[in-house]
Amino acid sequence: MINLDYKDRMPIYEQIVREIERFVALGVYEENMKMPSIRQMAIELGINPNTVKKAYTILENKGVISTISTKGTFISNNTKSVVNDKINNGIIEIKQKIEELEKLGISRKDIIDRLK
Amino acid sequence: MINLDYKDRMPIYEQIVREIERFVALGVYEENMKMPSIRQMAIELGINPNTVKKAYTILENKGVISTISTKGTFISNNTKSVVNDKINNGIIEIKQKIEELEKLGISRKDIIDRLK
Amino acid sequence: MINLDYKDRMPIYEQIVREIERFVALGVYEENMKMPSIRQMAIELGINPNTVKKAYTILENKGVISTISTKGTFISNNTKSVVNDKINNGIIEIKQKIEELEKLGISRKDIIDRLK
Amino acid sequence: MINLDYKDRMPIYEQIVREIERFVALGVYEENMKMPSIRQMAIELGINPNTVKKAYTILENKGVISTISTKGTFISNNTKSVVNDKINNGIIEIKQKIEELEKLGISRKDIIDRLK
DNA sequence: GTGGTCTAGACCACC
DNA sequence: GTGGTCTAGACCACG
Repeated sequence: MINLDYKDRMPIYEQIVREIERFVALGVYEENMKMPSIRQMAIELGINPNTVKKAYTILENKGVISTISTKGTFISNNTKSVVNDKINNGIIEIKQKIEELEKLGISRKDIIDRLK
Repeated sequence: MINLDYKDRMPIYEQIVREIERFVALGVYEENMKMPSIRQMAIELGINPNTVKKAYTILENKGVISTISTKGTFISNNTKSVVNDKINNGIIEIKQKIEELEKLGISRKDIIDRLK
Repeated sequence: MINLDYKDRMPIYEQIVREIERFVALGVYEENMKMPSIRQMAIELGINPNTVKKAYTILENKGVISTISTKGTFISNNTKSVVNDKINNGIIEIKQKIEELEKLGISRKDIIDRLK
Repeated sequence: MINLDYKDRMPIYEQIVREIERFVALGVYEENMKMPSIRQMAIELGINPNTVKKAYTILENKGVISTISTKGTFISNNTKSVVNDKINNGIIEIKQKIEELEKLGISRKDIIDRLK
């Protein structure tokens, strides 16, 4: 399910973080769902368990997942705010892109027209 | 003129490439203009000549500049197509971003409204 | 395996590029094969790792090899088209040579007779 | 008349040597013909007189031209052997090219067929 | 002075 | 251990 791009400058662990965040935002991973174990996901992705471990640690710090020792790892409950954050960040990124293009001599109106 | 950010994940040489491409697109660097020499730019930016050389090599491969040994480095004549390419690529990237956001449950129309 | 000629006007890194392209064309290096690491090849050839790196970068730009950071460098899958390209280019170069010789007053037929 | 390629790895002075040799071989420059002065050719080609000087020195060593002080520079009389040398060298170069292509898995017969 | 090449060696993130 | 980046500095040919 998770797709890795080894040519990307983004490290593998960060790609995993982003993918899982995306799945959570999309509702593919639902609240309180049990995540695959570190070993299991490492095998599925064909990578080193340390890499998965690093991704899980970051996700836990972000509050996206929470680990209950001896029980496993689960998706947290605060999903809705995660979605809104992602949308807002996405809008901001697009606005930055538009500003870059405006510097190249194309008007904001022309850009938006070409997006419809 | 060129601003470097050492904390950025983007390597120095690529930052230089982007900046020069931007200057060409903006018309700051005009066609056939002589570029600063490798050593000169290295001194101005406070970096190693090899790093500038790497940026220049990439720009030459891209057709943005043209290097004549013992003469110097010059902006190529293809500038206009370069600008158009950058604009088109920018539009495509924005469209991809929009598609990602749509998957999060916000409509294209709502996204575009928030861009104006 | 790779032979370097320091007296040649062709730089070391380009000699490496040509040799590897030749090995790929000859099938000595098969598709998806792992290449020697940058450091390893540098030691074998008695040269600096940066020089090997430069050769590898050029080969990657040409699509001959594919580099995956922290994993290694591998021969790409496009080998057959690479071989055909090399043959076609070689034929074209020879035709140009023949045209040059024709201008010196020798007929195409005579030239070809002397090639058999 | 003489065409210079600043991107070529071959130095300018050597390009001049080759061009003049070619013109001699082709009969464009006839025996005993007076060559343009160093200054004059330097101006025509838009290059440094030292570069022309270097080319003339090499040509004189090769016996292609001869300088008579206070008179000027003239094409030598041994042109025919020059032509034959160039043809023979050309044939040898083509044979080497063919051998390279044979290593790529195409037969000599197939190569020659594609030259006709 | 210019670009072209190469060396030696360092530090980094990732795995 | 692997590739990625960068520095410092050297030597060269050319013009």
